Amino acid sequence: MSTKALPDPSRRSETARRAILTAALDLVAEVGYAKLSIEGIAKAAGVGKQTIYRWWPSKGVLLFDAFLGLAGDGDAAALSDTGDLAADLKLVLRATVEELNDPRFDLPMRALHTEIVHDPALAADYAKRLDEPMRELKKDRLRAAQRAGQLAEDVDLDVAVDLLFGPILNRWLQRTGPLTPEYAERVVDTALRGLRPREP
Amino acid sequence: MSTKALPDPSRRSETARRAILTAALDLVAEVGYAKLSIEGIAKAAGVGKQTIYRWWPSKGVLLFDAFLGLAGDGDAAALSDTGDLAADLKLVLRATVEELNDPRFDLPMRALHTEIVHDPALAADYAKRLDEPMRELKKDRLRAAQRAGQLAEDVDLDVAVDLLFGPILNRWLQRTGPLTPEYAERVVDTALRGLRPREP
Amino acid sequence: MSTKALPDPSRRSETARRAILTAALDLVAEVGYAKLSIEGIAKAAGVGKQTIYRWWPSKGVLLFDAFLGLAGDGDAAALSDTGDLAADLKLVLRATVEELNDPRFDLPMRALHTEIVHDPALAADYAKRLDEPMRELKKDRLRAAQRAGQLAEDVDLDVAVDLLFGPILNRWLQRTGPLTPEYAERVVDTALRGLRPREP
Amino acid sequence: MSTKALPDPSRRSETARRAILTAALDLVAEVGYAKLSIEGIAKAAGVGKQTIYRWWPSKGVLLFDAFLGLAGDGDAAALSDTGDLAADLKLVLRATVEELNDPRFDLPMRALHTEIVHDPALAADYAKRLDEPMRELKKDRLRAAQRAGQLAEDVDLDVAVDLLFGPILNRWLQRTGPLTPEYAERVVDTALRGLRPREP
DNA sequence: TTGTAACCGAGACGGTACGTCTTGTCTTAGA
DNA sequence: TCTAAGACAAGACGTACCGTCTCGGTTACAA
Repeated sequence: MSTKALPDPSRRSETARRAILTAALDLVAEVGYAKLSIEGIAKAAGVGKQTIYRWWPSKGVLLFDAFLGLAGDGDAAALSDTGDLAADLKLVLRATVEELNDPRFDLPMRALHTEIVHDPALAADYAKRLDEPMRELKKDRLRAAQRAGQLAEDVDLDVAVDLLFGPILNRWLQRTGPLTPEYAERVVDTALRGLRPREP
Repeated sequence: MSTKALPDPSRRSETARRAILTAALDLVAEVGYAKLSIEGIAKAAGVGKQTIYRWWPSKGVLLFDAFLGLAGDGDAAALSDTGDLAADLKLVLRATVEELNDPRFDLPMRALHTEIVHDPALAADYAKRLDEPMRELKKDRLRAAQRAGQLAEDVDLDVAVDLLFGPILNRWLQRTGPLTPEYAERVVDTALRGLRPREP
Repeated sequence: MSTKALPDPSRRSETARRAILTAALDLVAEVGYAKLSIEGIAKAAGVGKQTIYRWWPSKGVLLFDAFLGLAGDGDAAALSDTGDLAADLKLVLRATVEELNDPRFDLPMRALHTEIVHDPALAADYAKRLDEPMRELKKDRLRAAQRAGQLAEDVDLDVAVDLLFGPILNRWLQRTGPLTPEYAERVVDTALRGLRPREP
Repeated sequence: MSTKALPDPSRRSETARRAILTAALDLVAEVGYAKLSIEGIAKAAGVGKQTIYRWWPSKGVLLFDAFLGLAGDGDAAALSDTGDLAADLKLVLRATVEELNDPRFDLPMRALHTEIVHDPALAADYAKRLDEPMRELKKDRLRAAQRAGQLAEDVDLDVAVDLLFGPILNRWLQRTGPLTPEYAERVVDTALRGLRPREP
């Protein structure tokens, strides 16, 4: 009973789609999120504005799609498992820190997170399509550690993942301190050992 | 050598200042951050636009000031110290969760965090005027716990604070899961105990 | 030397042609000329836009064709000749006035005249296919009057026609005054008698 | 009780006003009425679009104002009265013909007439502010002719003016024939003498 | 007591971008 | 092959705000 005529995806121009996503990423990295405009993306992509409005409901969703294309390339890999949990976690957290410090990722990811903060629907989409798959990979590694006796049996794996990655993401987004590999290692060590003193 | 004539703070209209801050908070809660405009704030406050531009360099800083007034009322208190570290931490984390779930705080705080994500200068200001004072209070409580033998001596207190509050803030900002008091308690328990199994 | 492949008229769909012309007239009467769009005509006629662009070079020409179909139905008749020139002229001018006051003709004719004002090619087409045939009919009646001694021998018949019809058309287009049958009669009387006083 | 806040004319920028009117006339002469855009006028005038929308309700009214400025310069003069009505009328009609053939006037006047044809409110404004004052001047000359016995006492002066100027305006707008000084003279002669034969 | 210098409200200004609409061209499916 | 349908690049539409500027009106300190 919808009165809005939806566009026919089978007629969609793949050329235009790609040009738009590429232009969006280029522009957000170049001028920053605040100055990113649909008008600018259309011009940079050599595309009519309507072609953007036809296929994306908002700048946030467009950016998300663009970001998916960026991240989707080499992300499917499982976390490395050398048998040494601490080392493996430090490896992945250091890699995360490096990625977040790379301007190529930093600006578009900040833009995406901004949109997520204000758009619950986008947040849900993000959680389902990006966060959850990667969270599963992390939990897989933690499960293996549990089997190997390197992780407590009764730990809530979601809380564990949050404990390891939350501090890094937070420090990145809010710049409450320098985001260094050393910080990442300290987080891993502290999270694994816990805050309480060792029993004597 | 400045050519810009700075305004004279002694002549500032306190009425206008308050009207602007109040209008800013009201509006951001009403129409959301994306649709918040200086023009709208000026109109709602019954104030000329120039009066806003004269005293605040950006929408973010204005919002930050407004937020300071909101938060500053009852925040100076130290964290409670009953001698039971876990209980005290759960108390403060549950209170934080409640605050973040209160729409009165949720929307303006999201707005502020958005600005922080994109404006390093504002982030520094935020870190200095809001984050650090509160972080010191938290570290005070942790230091007391160290003295009482409830916290390992060699724990980096900043990392400890991040481990406890990072997951909550993250889940709030990115909505990667429900933000409940139970989650807060699980974070405290897990952080205190650590992820590794107990030694036999 | 045209590089543009012309469509083959023998394959033209008569149904589509008629639907387009009808829709054009309906729409111009309904929404006015300014808001008349090719898009709208195509939609109203149940026709693809390309079908319009294939057969008509511009909105003006399309409108002209549509108008030709409207006017062509009952227009071939000669002007009545009762022997009384003044009465016959008043009859035809009153009929013209009535037609111009009929909304069914008023709006599309205004639209057509607008296009003519700005498009010399269309004006030439109009002059040749509509104005001249009708002007000939009028001049025929005037020639008969000359033979009957009711019109001066040396009057330029084109000027005579302009003198009779120009004021009516003008008042219609520019709305410089009410367009009534009485006005038409006064024009006829004045034109016939002339502005100069009668010789004593 | 109007809810629309009207702009304050006392604060209006005369510079901007003049730049807009000049740009409008320049552009309409350059690209024609159909391709005349508010956007283009704003750009050519070095003015924000809102400055145009603030002060003019439509393109037609803007054009009319621009045209008023053009025509208003040297138009207040009465028609010459040498005592020879025919000669005086031929003079003014030849001048009119020349003006209409001057591209400097032709294009903007066509644009204005187009708008008048479709906008009754604008037509009324035009009639009152341009047509009527000039019509009065013409009627003044005709009244003088009546007093001098060169014009019939019982002629309707409005009809007389229409008889003289209607054919010229018509031929100009619709290009039904060449608009020459000779044609103007023939119109004057025919209108004065009338179409009927002289009594013997 | 009166300048006079600043803030105040208001809002016009030159601009940018919005999201929608129309144009004329090009592409695809189906009869 | 021609049709309808409609996606496409282009760009004007009228609106909302941007940040700057100027206008009078009103304090409040200084002469």
